[in-house]
Amino acid sequence: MAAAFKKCPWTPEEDMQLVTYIRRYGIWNWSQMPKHAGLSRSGKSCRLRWMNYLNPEVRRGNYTQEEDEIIISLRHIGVGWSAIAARLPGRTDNEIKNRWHSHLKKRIANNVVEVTEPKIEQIDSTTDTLMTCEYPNDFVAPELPKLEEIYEDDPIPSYASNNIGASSISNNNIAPPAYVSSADPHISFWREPYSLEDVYGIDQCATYVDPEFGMPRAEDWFGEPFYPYYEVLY
DNA sequence: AACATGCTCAACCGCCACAAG
DNA sequence: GCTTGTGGCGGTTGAGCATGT
Repeated sequence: MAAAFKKCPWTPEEDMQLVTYIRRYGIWNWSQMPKHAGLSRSGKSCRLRWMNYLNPEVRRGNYTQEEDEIIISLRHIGVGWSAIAARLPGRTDNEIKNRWHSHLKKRIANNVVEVTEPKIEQIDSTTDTLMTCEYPNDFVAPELPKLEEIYEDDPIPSYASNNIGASSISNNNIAPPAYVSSADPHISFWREPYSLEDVYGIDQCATYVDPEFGMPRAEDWFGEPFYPYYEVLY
């Protein structure tokens, strides 16, 4: 029998749990994360909530005229929402989609805005210069760095083979280690299902509580600055 | 004031691509 | 090559709010 997940607006408490978990552990497996974070939500729901709302990188509202023009021009030639979002830092595909349906589509229908052919900037790898070109004929989307490159001097990629259910570890996923080393008290956390109660119940953690955030700061817990993937990638 | 209508946007759903076993 | 699990994408829905009548 499939697990019954909540299907309703997220509460501040749920947001807090998700943010706290991601802040401490990063993103390693969306489908497993809610279970470990103590959330009665599907992985998809958690992913969507983070990507579209909780991620500190997300900018909300206050669209500039330039952003609107980019959306209109790219949409005009059939570029997907996610591709448009990649062109607009801080904007999500969902938000752009909403922007389109609620504002821009009507403005175009009423001839309020003029649809222009998009100009795309890219680096010419042969000359290492910034070029402007037409979309989509000669546009090549820049590739994100691979996780192995980001964590070149970091042990995280070796965690990829684990036994806690993260069977699909792709480019942007970070898996926790399967083993627990007594020499490394930090990673013993991976073994336990995560919940706020568990965290508050740990005596040594009590001294680490961030008075502003209300939870232990990851850098305190790990003893060094903590950089979640989204701060490393972008 | 009460109701109808329109608008916004968070959230869900279904489908697809991809990787691993 | 098939199955399964996961993440991502685009379409759609519906609650809450704003505005109009």
